[in-house]
Amino acid sequence: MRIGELADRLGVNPKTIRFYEARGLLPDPARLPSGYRDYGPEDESRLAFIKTAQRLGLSLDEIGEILAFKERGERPCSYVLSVLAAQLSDIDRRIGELVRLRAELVVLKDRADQLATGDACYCGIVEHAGRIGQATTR
Amino acid sequence: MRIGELADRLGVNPKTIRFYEARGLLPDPARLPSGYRDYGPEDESRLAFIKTAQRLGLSLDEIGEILAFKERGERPCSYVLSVLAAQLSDIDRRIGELVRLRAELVVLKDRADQLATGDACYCGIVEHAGRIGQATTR
DNA sequence: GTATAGCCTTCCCCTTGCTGGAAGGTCAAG
DNA sequence: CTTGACCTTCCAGCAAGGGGAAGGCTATAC
Repeated sequence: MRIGELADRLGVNPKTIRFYEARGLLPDPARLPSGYRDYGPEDESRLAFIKTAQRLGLSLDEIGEILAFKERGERPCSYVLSVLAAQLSDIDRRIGELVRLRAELVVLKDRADQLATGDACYCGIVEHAGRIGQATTR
Repeated sequence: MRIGELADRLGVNPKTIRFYEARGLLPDPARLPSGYRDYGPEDESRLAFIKTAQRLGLSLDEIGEILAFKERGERPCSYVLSVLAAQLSDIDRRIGELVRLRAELVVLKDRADQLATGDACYCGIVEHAGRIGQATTR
């Protein structure tokens, strides 16, 4: 199948497929006489694998590592487990950050709704936030 | 004060200050005879404003909009409020996504810990996730 | 007087994960 | 024969800066 069909099947942009190829995540595909890329089922499953891993939060570099394990005939599962564990703690950190930020935004919005609009500043809403949120983690 | 001192005071990289200048967020500063940038207190408060707004999740483009209001002598607060409201719903969406992803990762990890290691695949952990998580939002 | 260290300047390239466009080739239908 | 939908390559760019080169300024130490 040609690149457009593969892209449609998996809901990605054809450009993305070429990009993965350039990054070494997909092998150089066979070519039709016209020069068009020609993909088979194993390309489809490899691409699906990449997309699933990405949805789990793995970077393309990490996915490349995992695929390289396969090329060497090794099982990457312990590597994957360590990556997933790192993912998990990173996600917990990000959720915590977002929850803190959310609370701060709610305070700002409530305050802004009853704010006297008289003082000369860029914007009292944001400027006041500086005083509230000094201790917040970056 | 020179760029390094301004950067130290606000805990940013001097490169970041030059970058904001190139983006038009900070005005072209005065220069010392040596050609070094020379900043005053109003630059410091403007930079602090940018950093606070950024911590609230605003993009540099949005911050630029807000600063442009000020240049026109208008009060940006209603614009800021709409941006903050959008931020809030975006944050809720992202928190929901992360919580779902977290649950999925926990399932994968638990399953992987007791997984028989006999089947021929890139990695049973990730491949199994494809079957679990089909309905998950991108 | 000079060396050396620590600033500063501009410049361009690197990152992540793509996306868009330009300029051109291929192929089937009307 | 032309139109339109594909495809090819390469170049350029987004956010939000970071890294480092090559060179200029200046204060302090010797």
